[in-house]
Amino acid sequence: MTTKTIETRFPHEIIENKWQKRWRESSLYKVEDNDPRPKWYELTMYPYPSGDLHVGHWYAMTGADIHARFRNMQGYNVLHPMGFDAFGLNAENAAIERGIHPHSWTMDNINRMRDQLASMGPMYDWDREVVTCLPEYYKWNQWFFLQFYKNDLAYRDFAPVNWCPSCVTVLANEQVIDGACERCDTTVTHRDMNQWFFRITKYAEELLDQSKMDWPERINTMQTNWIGKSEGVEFKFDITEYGLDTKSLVTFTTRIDTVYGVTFVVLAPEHPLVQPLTSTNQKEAVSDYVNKARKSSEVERLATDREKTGVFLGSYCVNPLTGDRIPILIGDYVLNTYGTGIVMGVPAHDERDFIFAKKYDLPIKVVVAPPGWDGSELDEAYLSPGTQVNSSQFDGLNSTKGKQLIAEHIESNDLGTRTVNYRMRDWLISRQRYWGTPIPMVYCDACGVVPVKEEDLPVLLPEDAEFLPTGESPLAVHDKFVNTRCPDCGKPSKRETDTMDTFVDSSWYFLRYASPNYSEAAFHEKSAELWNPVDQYTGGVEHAVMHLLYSRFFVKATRDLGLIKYDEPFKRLFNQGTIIYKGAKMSKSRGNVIAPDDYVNVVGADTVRTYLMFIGPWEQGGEWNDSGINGAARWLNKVWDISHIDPKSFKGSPDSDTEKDLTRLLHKTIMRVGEDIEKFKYNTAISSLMQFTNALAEEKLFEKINYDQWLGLTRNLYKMMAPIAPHLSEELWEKSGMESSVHTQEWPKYNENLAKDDEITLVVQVNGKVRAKISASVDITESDANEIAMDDPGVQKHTQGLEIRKVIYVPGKLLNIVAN
RNA sequence: GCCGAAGUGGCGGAAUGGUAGACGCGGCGGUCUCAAAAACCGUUGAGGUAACACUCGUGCGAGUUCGACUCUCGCCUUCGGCACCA
Repeated sequence: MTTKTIETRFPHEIIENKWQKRWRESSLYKVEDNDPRPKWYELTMYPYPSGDLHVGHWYAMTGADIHARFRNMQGYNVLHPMGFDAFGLNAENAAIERGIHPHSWTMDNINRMRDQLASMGPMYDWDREVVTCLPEYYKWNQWFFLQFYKNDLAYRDFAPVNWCPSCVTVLANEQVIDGACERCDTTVTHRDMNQWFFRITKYAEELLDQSKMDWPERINTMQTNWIGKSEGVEFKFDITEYGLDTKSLVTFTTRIDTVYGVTFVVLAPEHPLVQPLTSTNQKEAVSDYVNKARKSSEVERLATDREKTGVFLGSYCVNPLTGDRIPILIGDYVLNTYGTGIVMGVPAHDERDFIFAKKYDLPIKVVVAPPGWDGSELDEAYLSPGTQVNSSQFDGLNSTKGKQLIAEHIESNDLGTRTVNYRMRDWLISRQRYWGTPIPMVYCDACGVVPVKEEDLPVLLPEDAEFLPTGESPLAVHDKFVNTRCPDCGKPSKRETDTMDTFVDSSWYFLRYASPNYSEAAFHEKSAELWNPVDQYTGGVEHAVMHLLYSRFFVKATRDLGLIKYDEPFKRLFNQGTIIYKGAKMSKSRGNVIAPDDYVNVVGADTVRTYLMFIGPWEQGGEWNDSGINGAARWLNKVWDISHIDPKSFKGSPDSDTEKDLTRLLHKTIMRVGEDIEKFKYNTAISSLMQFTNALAEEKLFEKINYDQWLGLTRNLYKMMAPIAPHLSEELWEKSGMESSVHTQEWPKYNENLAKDDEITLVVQVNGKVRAKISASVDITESDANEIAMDDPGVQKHTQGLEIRKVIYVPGKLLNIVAN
């Protein structure tokens, strides 16, 4: 803490301990499946047990807890669980650095974090906790894997992976930031390895359908971009003259309308046809180029501002539509992993091809004419639609129409097919790491690749592995683990030694919460059906295309296995913002972490919760400010103070105006706070509660109302505060003579008539400028308003000598006199 | 380069066509105190005035409207995301 923090006047530590104990003893937050109330599943993304919880976690967890508590008070049977995303590379690295076993490192962290989370006073039912590194959980990862394998959704393939030469390990895609290792910033290279994949691309089309969920637009956009659908044509160029097995070069294009303008064809340097198509005198140049391309890093290759280079192979293909002989080149701007790895070059109508053609002096042939084109050379590629020219029988057509007719022509002459391409790749789940779920497969010399039998699950992760990074999975050198018997023939065979990506764990944990201790299956069918799908999911935006996309895939695949009936895991999604400190996101390495414990000790959990939610709109995040927390502390202090006014001070005969005013404010507050919490606008909800408190704290208010009225007002205040400040509101609820928990109370209802003002301030404008504010009855008529306004000296001053053209009246609000 | 979000007092923010700056932080002045802290009261966009009045003011420039922080168009800046995907 850098600046002075004020103290609370209520014994927060005693109150927190007292109520956390009582809630635990009375099982207040126990969630039962069997409950007549409608269900509500409120989920927040579970944390990685990295060690210490910081206020960033509190920010995410408090906001979710408030919403869950609010739904509970609205009469829902709420499931708001918590667990730990416990597998992962950090544990392994910590183990290497400190000589602690990943298991004990992780479990110690979980124990500490569970206490820190509990100090927030959340409504978690800890009996439903999920810890993904335990065999009881990861057994079902293996089970899902086997189901996917059986249904052709899991397969093994030889594929390039990201490799960090410094960490001596494979990295997940998400751990590669701008081509460099997330941990050590070393440039990532590639290796080709046998890997396991989940066939997420099978669901590409369905994943594009976002109509069954209510998610933020930007997340939807990010997913759509990630999937990257593009419709086009695979078009074949003839290479029969070289007498190879392959008779044609298949290119993919979205601009088949430009096919008459092809002046060259470019292969990716890694393409298998490069070698057979290289002529003798180009061999050296080509192999030099290929070697150079192989060595350059991913970042270098993908940099858009990079000069486009290429080499002529010395061979040609034939465009079957024109009979033109077209030079074949290789260029590293062509990606082997997208489309067919071969691109047709149309310099007149593609920016990259234009630059490439200029550089290598290739012809530029216009086939889609810009409006008013005079046949002269183009200064740059023309990308928009236009009129087909130099396109044989399609000349004169609009290119949009041309695209369609040329595609049909190509298909009917067997020169190509219309296809759809996706940028999204299948999900590579193999990791050459120790701290993850073993992939339950066995390699048998006689039977080949054989799945472990379901009844033999889990394949346990051995505790005594040597997990120093060697580039191979640590399990590979663990003889007892590796050597097994073939599930089919019983002969000695070897286990798969890679482990699963930890995103597998988080792709179905929301199903596990429904029946976390069920040992017969991944989830109890009835419980899972009761609670899922998640009604409201909250979490950071950083998971937009990984976790959120994988989970959607998992649910669709599980549905197709016949295990669940719905299509989407998370009906609604809300992204909270990030708490920053000293201008940056909190992180251990930056040394700008705020530990909630320090503040909890001084001002209490409720104050920290309130402050965090008051900083600004939850979705925006904001900067932690030490002095800002004073505002939250002062508010709760004030609530505490007014709750301790001696009941004997209240007068028996109330003042009816005061009563009316307070009743009106109460109903307005109920309305605002409820609407705001519903929409996660916690900052304005707290603001309304502060205003209400300020009205109740007005000097000598007790002389104007009686004690019953006072209790009615304050008890409603406690109920509305309960989701935000659960301990203090509970304590004051009890002190006000109420039994049971404030958290099981019904959310107060407001009466619209009682919330209405009967006196308003009529704003009088002359030509749009405020010239008078007149207090008036809410139902003042236009003519009365007009009359009063015209009598006002301030208004008269500004209308003097002018002709009144028009008067605009907004009932109960405003009168604007237009004069000139 | 493309897409998206945002730009309001000293600061966090409120108000999505009708009183700009709610609520809070910080500051200033006061009460209490031996003194301080806390608390309480007052004040706090800029200019202007003895005080009012009045003028200006929501990134910049136009526009629509009786009236614009809010809608439209064009810029600028910041932050995110994507980025040779053929």
